[in-house]
Amino acid sequence: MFRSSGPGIDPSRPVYVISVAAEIVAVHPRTLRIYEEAGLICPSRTESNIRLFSENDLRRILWIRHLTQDLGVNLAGIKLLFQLEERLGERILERLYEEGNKKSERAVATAREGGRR
Amino acid sequence: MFRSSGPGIDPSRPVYVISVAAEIVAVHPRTLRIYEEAGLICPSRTESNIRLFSENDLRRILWIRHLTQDLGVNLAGIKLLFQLEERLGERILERLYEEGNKKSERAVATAREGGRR
DNA sequence: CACCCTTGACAACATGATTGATAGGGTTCT
DNA sequence: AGAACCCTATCAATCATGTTGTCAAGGGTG
Repeated sequence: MFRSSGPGIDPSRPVYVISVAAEIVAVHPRTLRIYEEAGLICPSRTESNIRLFSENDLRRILWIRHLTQDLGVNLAGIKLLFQLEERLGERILERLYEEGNKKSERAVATAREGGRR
Repeated sequence: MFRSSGPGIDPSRPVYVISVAAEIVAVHPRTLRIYEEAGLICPSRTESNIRLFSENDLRRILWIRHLTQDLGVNLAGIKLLFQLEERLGERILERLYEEGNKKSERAVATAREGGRR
């Protein structure tokens, strides 16, 4: 999954600074900070307190985006879904992921190459 | 559960017309119709097309109310939760029900007796 | 007939999501 | 050092949503 670009690529490795991450997922940096405040994402931080997003973080963001933009779900609702996901061992939202991820995967793939506007 | 009031009481039996149901759960009738339009509830209908709500319907409404008012979840988010509930056999939200139902049960019990304003 | 139900439309009001700008200060790179 | 980015925090504009409220036109029932 997530079309790993080659050997040595760790999807959990924090690499993208907020402006880059925001550009990739086509969202305002402000929005990403709001997601973090809401407890929906938790990007790594450098020693100097700078956010670094991983590929997994980007996937999570695109999943949030799918829920809010396409399905109209609230941030509070997403938080509840994520809590369910935690308590039930990640296997609840898989079917929904199947619906949402083809989209997300395509979005990440295209955004990573041609996303600079 | 739901403190059945005696023998011969079927919680799935449609008995309350919309004005009564709305009064019991302390919500505007308009809101109940909106919930139905959103696919969150599905009250029975008489032959002459009049909505009749059961005790189970009231519980569902109070559960919706808990999610929207206390947790701030969207109707779209609630719909998604209910879809999850269906696909996963009713045992997902049980823990959340435990949190919400003490409240709901108390609300129904008190509203059914002293709820007339 | 009076009263409650139906659908449908319109509006008011508050809240939330998103983007945007700004200010003051730190970090990174050339 | 200076430019460009990051941080937090705040204020505002915009748009959508949730809820309540009302009105209209019609049907069911005591």
